[in-house]
Amino acid sequence: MTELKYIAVRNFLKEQIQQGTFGVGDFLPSENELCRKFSITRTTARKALDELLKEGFIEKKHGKGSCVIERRKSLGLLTVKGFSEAVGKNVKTIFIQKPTLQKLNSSIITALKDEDKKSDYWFFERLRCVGETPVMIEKNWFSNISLPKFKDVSFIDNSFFKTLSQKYFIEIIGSSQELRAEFANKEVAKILQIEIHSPILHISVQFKTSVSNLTIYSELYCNTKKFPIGNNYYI
Amino acid sequence: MTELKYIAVRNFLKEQIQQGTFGVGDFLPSENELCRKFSITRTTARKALDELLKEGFIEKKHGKGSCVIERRKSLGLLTVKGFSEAVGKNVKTIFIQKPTLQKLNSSIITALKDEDKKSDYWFFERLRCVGETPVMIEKNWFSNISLPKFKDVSFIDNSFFKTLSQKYFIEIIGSSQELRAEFANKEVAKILQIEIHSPILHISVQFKTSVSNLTIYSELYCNTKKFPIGNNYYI
DNA sequence: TAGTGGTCTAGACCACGCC
DNA sequence: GCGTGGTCTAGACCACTAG
Repeated sequence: MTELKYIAVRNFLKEQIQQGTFGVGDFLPSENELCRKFSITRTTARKALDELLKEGFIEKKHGKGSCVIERRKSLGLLTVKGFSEAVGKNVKTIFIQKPTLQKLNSSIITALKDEDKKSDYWFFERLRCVGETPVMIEKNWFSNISLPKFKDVSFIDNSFFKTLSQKYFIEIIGSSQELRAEFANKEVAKILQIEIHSPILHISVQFKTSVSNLTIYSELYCNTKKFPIGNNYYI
Repeated sequence: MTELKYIAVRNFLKEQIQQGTFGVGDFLPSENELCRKFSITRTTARKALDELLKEGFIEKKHGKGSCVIERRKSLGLLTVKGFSEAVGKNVKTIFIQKPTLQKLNSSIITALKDEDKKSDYWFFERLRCVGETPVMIEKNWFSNISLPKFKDVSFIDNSFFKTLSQKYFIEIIGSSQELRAEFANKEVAKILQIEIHSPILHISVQFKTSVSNLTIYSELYCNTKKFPIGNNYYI
């Protein structure tokens, strides 16, 4: 099977953009130029450009051309992907508590499912920093289902979810969240290096996974002063 | 100026869907049927259907047809449909400022698009209460595109977005948000009936719409103490 | 005025789903 | 086999931007 024409043109242009041949603000070749260059009709050229439009690489300007724009990020922190992909590359992750099996301290997790109250729990806690600035404390719990050697695995790209996916073939298929603005308590303030009673964003998340009896609970405490939590969503 | 053909077909189908003539799971008329019915070519029929696809009303099934689907309601953090459906039925909405045309106070909206800096703006501000408790201040801006009689329309079910959809055929197709935990300032504290310097959740939202030059900007100030902001997401 | 993108026509062939 | 949507051609006219 040979590649569709509009896909080929789209990929060609996308590569050029990603390699910097066309930078932000530059105009791509016009539809008619693409027609000549690739021996296609305008319908096909337009379809290729429409793909780039839909994917957020360009915007079209009537009478001028197709302009490369700053690409929006995909699903942000608050949807499914986790922290590593959300904030960018300059992220440091420090384990405050490496993964251990614990008896559950049920006062911490408020919305615990009944069937999850019985067993032991994996727990780990991390501090996320942007540059040298601590921005988020992340506490995670999940029940003791079979994750062979979980204690000893190192996280792929510091991402728990990526590790679940690639090592255990477990996918996140949904989440539900509650968000609160709160005063930082003593412990949180100390770790985030902010004053006690500073406003912090507290996010409680339940992640639903492709394994039916595995729910992951996370409690996040964010200092949003320098780094607000972001989120993008497109249908 | 007469209406574009694909817009006319799109609106016709959208009305049928909103009125329930085509319910979830039903198939719309095929592309060839639309061609005959409206005396158009398949390109135009497809463009109309592609609009409905982009706006989340249908999905296309190769070899079968265009199927009406449950329109995705949750756009990232908050629901697209606005507050009314988000918190439940016991919601009261009070206009602090009815829709008016204003010169823009650009200090309020941080991430304003360049082309949006020129014109006048529609602005309105509302207070959302659960029972008798004020929980959210909602400020909205959008550029002065043609929304006939907007000043005088009453919102359908108190929902700005539902009104946009059903009266003007404008759909929300995406959003990008920033969340911050902040201290309540004097004005916000007074309206929300909380103490000054209480922690509040400040959400800045840009809504992308199906009208290319219409972006809606919202600034939300939430007292999350009794009513945390919630969100569900499923793939 | 020349070039650009936006809309639209009238065809064609193909791959998929279903009977 | 037939109808469906997916891709593609070869044109046309229009509205917008700019020199």
